[in-house]
Amino acid sequence: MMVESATETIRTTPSTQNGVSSLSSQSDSGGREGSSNGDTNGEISPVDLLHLQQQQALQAARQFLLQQATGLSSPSSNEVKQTPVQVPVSVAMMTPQMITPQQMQQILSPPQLQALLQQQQALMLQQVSSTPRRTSMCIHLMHLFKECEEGTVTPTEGWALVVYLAKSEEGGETCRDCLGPTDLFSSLYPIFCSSSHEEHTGSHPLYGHGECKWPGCEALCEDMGQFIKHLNSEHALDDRSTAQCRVQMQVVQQLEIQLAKESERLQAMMTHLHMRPSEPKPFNQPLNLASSASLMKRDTEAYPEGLPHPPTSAATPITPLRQGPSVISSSSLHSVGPIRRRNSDKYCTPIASELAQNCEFYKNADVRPPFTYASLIRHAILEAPDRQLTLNEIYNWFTRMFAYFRRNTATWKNAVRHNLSLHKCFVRVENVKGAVWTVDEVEYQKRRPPKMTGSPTLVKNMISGLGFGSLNASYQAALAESSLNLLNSPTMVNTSSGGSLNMLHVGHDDVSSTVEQVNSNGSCSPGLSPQHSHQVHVKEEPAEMEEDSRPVSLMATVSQNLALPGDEREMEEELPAEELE
DNA sequence: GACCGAATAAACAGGC
DNA sequence: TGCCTGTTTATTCGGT
Repeated sequence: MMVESATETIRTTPSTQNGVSSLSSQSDSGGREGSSNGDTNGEISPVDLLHLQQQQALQAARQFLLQQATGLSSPSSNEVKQTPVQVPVSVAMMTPQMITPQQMQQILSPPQLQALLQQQQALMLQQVSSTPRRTSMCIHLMHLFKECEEGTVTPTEGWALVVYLAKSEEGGETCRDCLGPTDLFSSLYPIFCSSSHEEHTGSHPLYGHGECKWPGCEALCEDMGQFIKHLNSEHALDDRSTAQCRVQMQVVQQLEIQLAKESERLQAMMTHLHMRPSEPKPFNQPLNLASSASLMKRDTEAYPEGLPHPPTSAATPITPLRQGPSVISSSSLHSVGPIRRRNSDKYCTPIASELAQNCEFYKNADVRPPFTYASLIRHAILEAPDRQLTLNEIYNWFTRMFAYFRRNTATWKNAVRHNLSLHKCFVRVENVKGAVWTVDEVEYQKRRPPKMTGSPTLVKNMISGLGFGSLNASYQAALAESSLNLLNSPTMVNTSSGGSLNMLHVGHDDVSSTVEQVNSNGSCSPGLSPQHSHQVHVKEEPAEMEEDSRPVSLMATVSQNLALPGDEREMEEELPAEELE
């Protein structure tokens, strides 16, 4: 980073140790026109100059921020006093080596930047106005302005030079025809600093659709250059702009207050709707904006009178995800036509518990369940008394359990058939009453995605989904509970089924799956019954039959027929075997 | 950008 | 003939 370079320069270049004063004297003694290209700096290179001045600017900024954060304000910045700007302490605590002008812009709001600039200006003004010579400075700045417009000087460099010039020009002559320092800085700062953002993004938050987005402006600007000129001329740092900025700040504050109120209301609503005394939810966590918005949208759109409550986990997502299993996107509401969606979070969804808790919801609300077809089919089959269903029974389960699947039947039925055929975890069995479909759990586990325990990315995402990087305690509890379940399970160390169940997971889905079976209601814990298998069609494994070509499919199918106590079998199915590998 | 999993669409075949 | 079931392929999309 430039700041780092600047710091390094200061540390390693003795000639720059004197800082501004030494530079000023050199600048004063040389020609003014060449300041920006450094031909008057003697042993100090322009780069050093830039770095040093940027460093100084940042020092001043940091000082300002510290003052802001600690409630102090510079004695020389009355305006800042009048309009105390809240600066994050985290920002204020940054060392100069940690923050760059670009970062400053990203971190600080426009009012904060303005306040910061005002203090800088006050300091500059104090310095510059104390001397009678300003002509050369004006020339320099105008030259710099031109260079910046022409692109020969980057905004960052430009701003550093502005700072440098303001501090170094102590011997110039007064130029009544020139702009005062404040005006100059007002004009130059947006170019040198604000445009540094544009430099990277090619856009400006105050410019869009060919017009200025400054509140109440809407001036037409053909291109960015014109807009920049307009911005500098019409929205320079003056009383009017400052006042508008304050108004905007208040607007934002009002919105934030409103958001807080609505969030609180939402929280109360969901608490009221979902927190059953007998069913404490340990997974409370702050809602993110997206989920809140989705929930609010759903609350207002998908719940006509008489409809059941929304899913419990919508209010209390069990897994910290970008989109919780029950955080239903707007597109899933009354969606018409094919809507592709990737339910990546499904893997963290305890489908059984989710369905058990929100059964009525899904039955009545036209909401697409946040599960894959495969997981739904599997659940349907496992829910069946014999753990086997005909295709038509699967259809019926879908339509019975989900209002969403009572329409577009051709689409989702095709998808069901497609999934049954595609996934080797679904085994077609010729039964006396026709063909039925069963689940090969081993294959199902196989086809599961990368495990959370082994996927730093997933873990990272989950953690990041919590907001500030702290692993949600509730989720830890869930993990702990899951682990406990696993550890307490007598089948944890028992890789039965002919040892084929070595594909155990403690992945996201498995956490849920473990809970899933524990939480399953009666219908979700079907007893085992002998399969009346006359003919088993084991699907040919695709090329991925790979080296691990144990006949697990048959084994698993057979293992399903083993008469195990229901609960234990449930546990066994969900055991994360990979942890044992 | 490659890769992968999932969803979707569609073609096709066989059976009833 | 039409529908259902089952298989397969292709495409698209989203996430990693």
